[in-house]
Amino acid sequence: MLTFDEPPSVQTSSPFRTSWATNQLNVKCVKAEPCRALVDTLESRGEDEERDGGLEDEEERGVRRRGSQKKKLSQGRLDRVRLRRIEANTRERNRMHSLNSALDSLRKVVPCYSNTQKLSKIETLRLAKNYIWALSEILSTGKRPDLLTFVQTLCKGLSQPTTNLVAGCLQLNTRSFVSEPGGESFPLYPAYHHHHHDHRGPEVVGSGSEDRPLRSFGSFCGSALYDSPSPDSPLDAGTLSPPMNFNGIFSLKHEEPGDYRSCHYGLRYCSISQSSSADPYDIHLRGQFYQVQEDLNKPFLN
DNA sequence: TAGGCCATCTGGTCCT
DNA sequence: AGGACCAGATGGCCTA
Repeated sequence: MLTFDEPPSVQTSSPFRTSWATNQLNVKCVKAEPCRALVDTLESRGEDEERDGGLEDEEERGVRRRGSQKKKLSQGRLDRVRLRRIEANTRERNRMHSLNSALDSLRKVVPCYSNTQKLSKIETLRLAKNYIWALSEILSTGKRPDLLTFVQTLCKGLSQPTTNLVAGCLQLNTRSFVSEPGGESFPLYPAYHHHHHDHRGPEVVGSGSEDRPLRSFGSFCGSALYDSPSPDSPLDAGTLSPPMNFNGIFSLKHEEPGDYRSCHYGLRYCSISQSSSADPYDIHLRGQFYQVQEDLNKPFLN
């Protein structure tokens, strides 16, 4: 009688392990004894109702009169309760799938997108928040930050793997700009690491960083963006809104020679032609996929 | 093996 | 009444 639901399509391309099949096994086990607690609850709640004549089965009425503390529901009511629970589960599942789809969409429009190294949900939200903050800062000041500052803003509060992924996306060698005078390098990585480990992603840039002493992110961020309120405190506290200035520069092009010479950021994005060979994680920036954004951005480009 | 992340089920609450 | 939303619980998979 119990049937498996259709596997959700959103999971089929996920680099995360697909747990649908295994979860369905659990679901099957649960469904074998569906909504027991709910049934019990309703049985208790329905006591008065049943007493008023709602009981359909005389045999069950007899059981109750014999002194059973466990109030029984009629089979029909029981079936309805179970059916409602199953339907609610399906709705909840679909709701979560749509939420995940929205998160997938968000992953594709944050500055770094990888088909193979998928950002976790929390990292996606953090990166999106930082990105909005960075763009707002550009709009507010009308100035373009250097790429380092931009990346540092994006990486605020992110885990090390995500930070390195973003740095890799933007063709930044973290060793080249996060280094001690003595030559020892540190990962581009905030103090967040001290209390949060994310072991999922491979490190794109830098190696062996786990064993190195970690500096507070702010200690090597002397930029204007980091002198300004961080993306974390004011926004999280809900006391400030990101600055908005629609007359500001919306898209900036990095003109200095270097690995990221052709890299655009803002609402135009890198098309890192040389990255594919060097990047084992199929990392790319997203601009080429979003003509609509390109069109929206045109007024700001000239 | 521990920790991170995930999907799913579940019951409570709020809203229509 | 029923649906949407939410948070807790549970268990599986993966990686260091």
